Amino acid sequence: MTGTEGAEEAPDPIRRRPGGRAARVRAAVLAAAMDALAEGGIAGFGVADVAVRAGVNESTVYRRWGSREKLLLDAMLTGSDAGIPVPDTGEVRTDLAAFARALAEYMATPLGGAVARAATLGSDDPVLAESWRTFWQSRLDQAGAIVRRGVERGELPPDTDTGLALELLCAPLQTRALLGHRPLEPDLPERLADVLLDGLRSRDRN
Amino acid sequence: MTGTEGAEEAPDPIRRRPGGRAARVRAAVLAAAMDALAEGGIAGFGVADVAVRAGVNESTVYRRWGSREKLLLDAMLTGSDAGIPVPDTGEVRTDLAAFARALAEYMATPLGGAVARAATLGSDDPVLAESWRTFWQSRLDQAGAIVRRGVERGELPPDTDTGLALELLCAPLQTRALLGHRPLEPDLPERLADVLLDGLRSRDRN
DNA sequence: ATCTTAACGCAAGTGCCCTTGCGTTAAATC
DNA sequence: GATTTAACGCAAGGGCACTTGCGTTAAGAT
Repeated sequence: MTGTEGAEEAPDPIRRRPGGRAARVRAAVLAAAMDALAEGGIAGFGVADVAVRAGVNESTVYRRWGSREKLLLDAMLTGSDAGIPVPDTGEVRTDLAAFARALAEYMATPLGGAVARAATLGSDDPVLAESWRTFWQSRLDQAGAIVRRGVERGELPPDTDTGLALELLCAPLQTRALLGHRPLEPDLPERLADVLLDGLRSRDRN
Repeated sequence: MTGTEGAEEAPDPIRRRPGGRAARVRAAVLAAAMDALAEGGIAGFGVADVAVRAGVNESTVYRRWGSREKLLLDAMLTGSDAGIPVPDTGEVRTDLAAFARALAEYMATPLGGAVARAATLGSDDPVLAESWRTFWQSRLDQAGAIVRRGVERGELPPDTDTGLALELLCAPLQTRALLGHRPLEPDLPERLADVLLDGLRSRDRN
């Protein structure tokens, strides 16, 4: 139902036009989307508004992206690549605490909150969910360097689960931002790093 | 702008009618909302649909609850009070693992996922956010018995932060369900309990 | 320079969330 | 039983996400 006159599904079914106006429109819309997110977060994020900001018709946005959620995803993938800096202080504890602190500050911004909220919305559609999975995996791999360096230095056992460790560190910060759980105390990042490394039972410090 | 002829803001400004039809309508709508959530989760949750299920006009729902999110909140507060059973096995580790397992299973159901998603939506409005805060606090207090019993038995230090401990246990499960992060492995609850108690460094078991 | 057509602008329309005015029902009071 | 009025049903409408058909623009190939 896709091919019309033979085997033409592998390389390029139809002639695309990646240069000129198309690229200009795409860049303008994504930039406008990031601006709108940075201003009002996800609450006031509307396709019509983004289209006006980009100087583009609303139908164009829907034809290229398909839905509000897909536009959100693409904007995140394109404009939020910088992400959170991964510290390298030479010690696992300080690295984890610094990363957690940076994450907490980022989640407090309209843009940071929008990332998490957009991801929750995208978990309905299986295709979007898969894209978000790779998005999170990419970020997890970056921050995973903290744990991997800790293992190399002998600070952590060799069989340490990198993903699980970072999940335990980041998940509380994300849920607080998402659910409005409770305010993010300034010392929370350090306390999370402490419990993560030593567990609840050994409370020698503090 | 609320009072019309004096000081009548403290006890009861106007004569309410808690009996009869009003209570019947309220119960019918909330029950219909829970049914709709259990079937399709938050995705297909519509006010018009709930109104039809309850045999009530749509405008009635909006006059009593105000918005889709407020209706969601009230339905959760009323119908999801049962919550997750808090185990009492006599040991902290097994209690934490069992509770985490029950939470993971609940979050996998349409209703469980709807609770978390409804809470993320409600974090925009300050009034709703406060209601959700008390909702989570109530659940946290219930589960906090696990940690408190552990402290009493001497399994945990006296200065253990109950809230932080449960947050570290539950947050990863919630983010996985909310963000579609990655599938919930069956052994995840136990591993979370292990790391939470002993930390990443002491990996004697496993 | 000319042709082909992907991509865009315009306009009309659907569905859902939400609001509002008006008449009606029925709960609470007398 | 008669009266008052809170709460409901009905109907019309605005706003936003999303779709679609049609004519126009301009990128890429000849």
